[in-house]
Amino acid sequence: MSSHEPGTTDAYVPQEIEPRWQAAWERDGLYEVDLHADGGKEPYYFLTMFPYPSGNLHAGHWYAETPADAAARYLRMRGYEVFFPMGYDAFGLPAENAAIKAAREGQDVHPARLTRERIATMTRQFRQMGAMFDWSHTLATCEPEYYRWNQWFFVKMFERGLAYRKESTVNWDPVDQTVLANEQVIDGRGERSGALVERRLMPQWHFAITHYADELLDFSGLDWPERVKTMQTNWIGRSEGAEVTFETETGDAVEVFTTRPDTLWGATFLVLAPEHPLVTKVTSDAQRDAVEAYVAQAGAMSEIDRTSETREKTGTFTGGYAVNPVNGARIPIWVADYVLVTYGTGAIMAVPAHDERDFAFARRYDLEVVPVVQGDAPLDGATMEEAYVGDGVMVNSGRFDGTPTGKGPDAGDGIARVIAWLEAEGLGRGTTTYRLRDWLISRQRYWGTPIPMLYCDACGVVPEREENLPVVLPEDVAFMPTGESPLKTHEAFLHATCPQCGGPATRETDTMDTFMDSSWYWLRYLSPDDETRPIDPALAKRWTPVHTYTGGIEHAILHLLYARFFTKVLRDLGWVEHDEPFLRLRNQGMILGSDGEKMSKRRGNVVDPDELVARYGADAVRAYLMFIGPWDQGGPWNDQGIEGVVRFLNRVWALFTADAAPGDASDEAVADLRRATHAAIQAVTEDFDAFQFNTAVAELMTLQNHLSKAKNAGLVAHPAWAEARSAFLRMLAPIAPHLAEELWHRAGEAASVHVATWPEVDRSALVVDAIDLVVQVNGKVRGQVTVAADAPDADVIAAAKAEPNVARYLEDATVRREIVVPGKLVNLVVG
RNA sequence: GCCGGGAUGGCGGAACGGUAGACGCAGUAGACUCAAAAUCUACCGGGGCAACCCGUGCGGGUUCGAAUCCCGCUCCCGGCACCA
Repeated sequence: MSSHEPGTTDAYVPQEIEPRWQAAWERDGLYEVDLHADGGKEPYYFLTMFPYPSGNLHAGHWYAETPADAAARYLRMRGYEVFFPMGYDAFGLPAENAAIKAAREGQDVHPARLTRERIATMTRQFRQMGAMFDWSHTLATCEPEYYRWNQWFFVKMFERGLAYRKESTVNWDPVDQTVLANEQVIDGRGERSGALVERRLMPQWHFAITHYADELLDFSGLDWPERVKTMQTNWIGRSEGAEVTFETETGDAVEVFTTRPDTLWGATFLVLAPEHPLVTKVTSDAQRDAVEAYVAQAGAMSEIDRTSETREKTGTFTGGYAVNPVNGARIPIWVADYVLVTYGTGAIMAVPAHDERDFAFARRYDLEVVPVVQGDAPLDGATMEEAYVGDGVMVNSGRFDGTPTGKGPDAGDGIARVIAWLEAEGLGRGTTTYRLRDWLISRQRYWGTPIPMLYCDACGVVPEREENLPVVLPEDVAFMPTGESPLKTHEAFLHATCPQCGGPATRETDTMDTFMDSSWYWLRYLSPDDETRPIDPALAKRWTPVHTYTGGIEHAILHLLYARFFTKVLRDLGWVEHDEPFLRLRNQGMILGSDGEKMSKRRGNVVDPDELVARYGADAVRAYLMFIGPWDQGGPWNDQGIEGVVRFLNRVWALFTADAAPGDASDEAVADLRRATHAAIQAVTEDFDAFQFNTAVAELMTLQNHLSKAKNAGLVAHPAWAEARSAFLRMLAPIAPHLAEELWHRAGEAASVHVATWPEVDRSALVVDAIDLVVQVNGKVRGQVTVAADAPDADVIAAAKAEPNVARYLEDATVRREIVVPGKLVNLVVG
């Protein structure tokens, strides 16, 4: 204790160092980038996902932001002009829910006030990170200066048909009192509330993301984790096949979608989704009661009941029949809820012999099974026990008998041949279907961007005029304890003038999904105060696409897919020239409580970064979060783990501040020092390039150990010591920016370490005269020899054989092979 | 069910096909101290006196040599899931 008293001795006191340097950096505008100026450096946009202003920064924010900051700092030292902004995704339910809760309790909390307070708090906390955020370019999406451009884009999209209103069955979250996009429904429950989602038919605004489905499947040129690309690809769910028209006996055409047109001859019944428009028409009088009951029952079920209830398939015969167009067979029409109205055409041809679901259904209801694809052995429709879904040769298929099935020329291309024939005969056509649905953008909530549309009795649905934007979200609202949007009863907001005819009109009270806000915010960071346009095209051209984007994997589908879609829309509207928003994507994992569980107040395993910073300093928290393990894996917090990092920082401090007696520096000792220094530079550089922060910190620890020995050996007066110190501090700078800065200045440097250049590897320092080689006999290590680095193989082998322990194994044996791996080992194969 | 990712000491984790366990935590012993903390030094996968043997989820294979490549499994995590 006594030896650590501040003031009496010179100890490492982060609580003193960190605020001092934070103030100095801010005073000097060290991290502010002049986006217009061409300083001769290559622009580099490094972006990390902006947070929702929840009130306080938690450990997860630190885990997301500080390694990203280190990577951004590294790139800056590598000579790029790095723009690293931060802002707030400030619309959203939690603030509004807090207001509703307060209203129930008779208190007055407004989401706007609450959000602005929270932003102020979090900005203060962000500054304690010592990150190089450029606070001269920030934004909060809840401000009219930002969301007016959401509205502006909405109108542009409306004009192009990319935003449209349609009545559709939607996911209604009864707790949050709003509809949700498909992407926000997890296992039938609302992503936020966890409430069972209900299905409702409502008129809703949509964005036509499906127009871009194929383009969104193309990730070429993107350095993104395979995992994210796969998830998006699965989500879009492209599926190639054919639409075939069946005619019913009532004279109606039923379109079905199939990926297996080569099995058309085996279609023994049709199945319509309960919501299919033709259900009523094809149903016979005899079956009407049963069908109506079934449809009603299916309609009453929630999505989760309908999909996960059982594996058992249910359905009802409609009494109607259709004709199989390829062979004239009369086949029954059924209605069953395993067919989804939202996918394909909402109707299928059932080929029980070659589809597992159809097979199960056919067996349950005793429907005909006709095999039309033969694999290794003939199939018997009456006795087969499971569907044959593999490839084979078409049988029972008229002119196509003998055609190999499957896709691609190698497989015989049966599918393509059947499609060509269907098209020629006018029976169907090749087509592609997607799982992806259009983006449902309407939310029945207050705290979001008002959708800038009006309803006029005379003109219908009309967009607000550009000059009237923004449609300001009124702040003088009363929150309902029910959660109903206060916009619905706000007279001044509701009653407006029709932009077209000047007559009375009613405003749309729905607001936009907050994912709209995050679909273009990085472009607004470039010119957040521009009142004339959403994006500055010159700045966008210079700085975007974003070079590196970091954030949580939980946004793999939602935010990242919407952002890609919106970028393509912006391109088509002429605002950007590129197709993709983010060139390189890296995801961090989740930081867990020390019990390995997700941090939560309920579990009591939350670590509070403010407390940690107060106790250990921001640098220690940063370094520990980087050291804990691979960034993309995340992992549990460990209270003892951070102590190890604190010890490391203390040793670094002592290494460069405590005096040491200079002594004789042998050539060998100097060479060792330089080798350790440059080996570390090489390793740390590679680690930063690969986002491997944990091994970068470990390398610095190793170098610190080396330097500590060199110092004790009296090398401090040698130039190699100054070289090592300089390199060490520059490599420490991205990780522990305050400590590095302090020691850098104490070492006599005038400028900030954060504008220093990254150290270069001197390859000559890595060269060694003598190397230790491992000697193996039959692949097992039996000894070590030291040889000259440039020794020819013959000498190396001779030395290996001479090693006493190796020689023992060679006595009664013949050496059959001699393998020399330069610089690594010798393996003698005997037998 | 399908598609990803993973499994390495007591713990977090390292390891271009080339000495498995870097770095750190915990632990053991020692130095300093009246003592403790802090700090420093050494040891630290298992077995064995030793030579050596065993060891990267399991079973095979390729290779002079496999944590790493291939085949077949088990378990864990994530995504999708009656998608025709």
